Amino acid sequence: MTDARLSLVFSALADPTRRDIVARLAAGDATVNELAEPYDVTVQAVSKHIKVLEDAGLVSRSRDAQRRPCHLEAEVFDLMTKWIERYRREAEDRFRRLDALLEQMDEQPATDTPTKEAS
Amino acid sequence: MTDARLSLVFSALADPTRRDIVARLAAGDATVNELAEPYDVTVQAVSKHIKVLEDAGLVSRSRDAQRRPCHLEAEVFDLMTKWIERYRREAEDRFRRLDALLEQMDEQPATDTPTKEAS
DNA sequence: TCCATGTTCAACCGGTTGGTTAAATACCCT
DNA sequence: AGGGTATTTAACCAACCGGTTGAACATGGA
Repeated sequence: MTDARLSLVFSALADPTRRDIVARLAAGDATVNELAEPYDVTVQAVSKHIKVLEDAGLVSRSRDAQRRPCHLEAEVFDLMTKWIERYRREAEDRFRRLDALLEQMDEQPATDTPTKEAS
Repeated sequence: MTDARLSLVFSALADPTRRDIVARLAAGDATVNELAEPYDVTVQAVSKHIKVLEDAGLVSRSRDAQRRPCHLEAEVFDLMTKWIERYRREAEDRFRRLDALLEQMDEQPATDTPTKEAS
């Protein structure tokens, strides 16, 4: 269930323009036009980008007359961080174990221990 | 310079199969065939996925006879974590400031402070 | 040397994506 | 009601993506 969400989030952030939009929203809410101003693409293109961010749950929007101010939803970052940290930790643990193994092999070398045994 | 790299990493992880491959590599190195086994796509498709992960710097490969064992490069996660944490922190700080502002407004209300002044 | 195994390359296909322009919608103001 | 501003929708296009099949390449073993 979270998996599809994670795909949306990662693919939303895969685009540099969208990452820049997120970066700017981190400094404060902004409207579509304000967000579009620095880029040399049409405002429609930026509107699409924002929709992608919104669908990923990274951005929410309210209404202020004609304007639709965009707001960064920071909680989503937790989802990513959790995913990342989990596998980083696993990989690091594995690295530590390998390190320990190498040390051990250094002490009592070449007992011809079978290392792999695939089903 | 890091920006293009970040795009590669995020878009690599936007695919659920590739995320699963990363998850499995976190538990230990594996060959292309081993990695391909659980999925119902061809080994060529998995080979492509691995290439994407490799281009993003998430995976490195050595050689063992015909086999090309894949190894998870955990350092790349730091790049992501740094990017994510930075903006999450900014957004949280902003949230805290807003909170403080609201409290302050509660104490001495309606001084008609101009809030916005663009350009 | 020949063959089996593991992996990649090439060409192709349908769906998605990021962009465009043009038109529609939503809201405020007079 | 009518006009101006902000934004979205629709239709289209070229490029990219994830998948396929079929052929090629790389390596170790009989």
